[in-house]
Amino acid sequence: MPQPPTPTPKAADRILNTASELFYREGSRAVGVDEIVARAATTKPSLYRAFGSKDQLIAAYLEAQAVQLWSLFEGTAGSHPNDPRAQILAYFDALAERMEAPAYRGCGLSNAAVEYPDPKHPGRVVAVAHKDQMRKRLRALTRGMDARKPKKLADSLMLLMEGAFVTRQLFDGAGPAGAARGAAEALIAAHARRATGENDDQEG
Amino acid sequence: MPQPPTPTPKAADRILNTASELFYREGSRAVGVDEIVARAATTKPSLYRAFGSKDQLIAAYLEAQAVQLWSLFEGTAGSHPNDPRAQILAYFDALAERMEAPAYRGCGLSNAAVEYPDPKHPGRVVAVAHKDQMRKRLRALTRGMDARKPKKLADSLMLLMEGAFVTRQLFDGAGPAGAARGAAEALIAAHARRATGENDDQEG
DNA sequence: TACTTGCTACTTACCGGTACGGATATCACG
DNA sequence: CGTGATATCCGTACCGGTAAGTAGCAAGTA
Repeated sequence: MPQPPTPTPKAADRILNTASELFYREGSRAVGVDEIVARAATTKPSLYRAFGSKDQLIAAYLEAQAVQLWSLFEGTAGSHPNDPRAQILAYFDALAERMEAPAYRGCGLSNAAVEYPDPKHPGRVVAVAHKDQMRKRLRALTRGMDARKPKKLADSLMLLMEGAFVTRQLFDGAGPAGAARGAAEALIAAHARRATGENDDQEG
Repeated sequence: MPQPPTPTPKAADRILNTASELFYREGSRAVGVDEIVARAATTKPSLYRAFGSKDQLIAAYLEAQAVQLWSLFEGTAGSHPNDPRAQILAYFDALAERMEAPAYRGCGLSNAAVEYPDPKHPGRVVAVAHKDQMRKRLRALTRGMDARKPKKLADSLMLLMEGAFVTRQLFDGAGPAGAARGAAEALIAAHARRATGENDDQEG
């Protein structure tokens, strides 16, 4: 098994894996590079050679989180071709399943955005880019349904998702996050059959 | 709030005010005690005499945030006596108004919970206590309406709130948070007139 | 005097980041 | 085939800066 473009040594992978676990569990701000390299059974120079800085390591971790989340989304969507409503609900189900894990601590990207308000922070850049992409994706899906206000519906669904991410770390057990899927269904239904009395969507 | 046990001098107030502003803006983990006392024009011993530790100062800041948020809630509710639906929507409106502030960075309590996953952290204790209270309060309100599944409705509304808190720091402008009030209306309507086909509420 | 409130100066520990030196693998070439 | 130069990783030891927290003293007040 050759690796022509990227040699991908071993230490760098161990660092990223270890850092990802620690960052997600304790928050990237709370873990130091010393702990990372210690648990990865390596040393700091390896970390800085491979990632340049701690901030860039955080960005790499978040990038991995994004592709992982994205493949989950596309995977669930693939099970329901040409059925945007089912695709969205399947994603809610997939998220709900993930949230059952005892160590679940929300969305690493949202958490990072909370941890780093500075718009120039590499980690935040990755996080907002992904959230923006997700918003667009949801809009595309709601446009594919018979929703009267697709943008508003997409944003509402996004609120439910993010709300579930946060509340899942605030309450023991499922908490309010358990209501996400049902609320999503209700909102989709409300937008599909008859809106609450407003006119069509046209706002940005 | 009298202060027989704690005299509450001047420096302590300056410290709490300065710390609150910095904690909210940059995240409590990002600001050090040195910066706080410097901006408050005082020194560290005053901070530690008044609050004991940085963590307890964080807790004090969050406690203040909680009472502030709570008075906002009760204030808006007072404008619509005996009308739970209007009370809830008025609170959504009040939150939306707050979110227009350019420096708005979500709910300090939710943010703190994200920053400190350790359940024993004083700040987190305050945060989860407040969120739990809020959940109960919402349930009381939805029970006062003709909602078919008051608990689910309350949890759904909480998801919208928390989602708005987070997304407001993820997107420029209003972002998805702008859809919160409309979604709340739709959910209340869905629960009031006819549910989506499910039976009554009875789950915890 | 007794007490509260503030300040100067310090300690300990850890933070992110780096200079430098050692090991191994690859490859050109005699 | 053997030898040496080069490039690639990786580790030891260390840096300056800053984190939270404290000892001890000066000054105002009753």
